[in-house]
Amino acid sequence: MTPASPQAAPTPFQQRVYDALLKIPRGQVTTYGLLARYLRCKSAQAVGQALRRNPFAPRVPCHRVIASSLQIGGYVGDRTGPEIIRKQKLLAREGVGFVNGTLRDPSKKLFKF
DNA sequence: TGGTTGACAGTCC
DNA sequence: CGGACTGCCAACC
Repeated sequence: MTPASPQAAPTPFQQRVYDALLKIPRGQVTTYGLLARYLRCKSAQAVGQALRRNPFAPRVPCHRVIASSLQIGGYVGDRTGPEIIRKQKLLAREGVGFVNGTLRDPSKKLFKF
């Protein structure tokens, strides 16, 4: 294990991502593309990159961010692991239903900026 | 349907 | 300090 990373450097870009994330109301989710678009970012991957480090985790509701395909995508680096299940449960608990790892009512659960 | 390319930010060497 | 690779993706063919 590399104990070199107790607190990543909170870059202004990441702060912006987290700020937008906190703007998401409970019971709704957003996608990387939408978030990137809102941030004027051409690459949604950059957004995911910020969440991947998530220096504010688990305080940052990164579980409210899903892929543009309305799929859960990944979580903590696990695309199909127990973490993903936990993510779906969390969202389901907030009112976001997931079927087979896919958003149930994207028209209602998908939050747009 | 699946595979490939593109683009941005961060971290590593 | 500079360069190169990677990464919870998106869009196109």
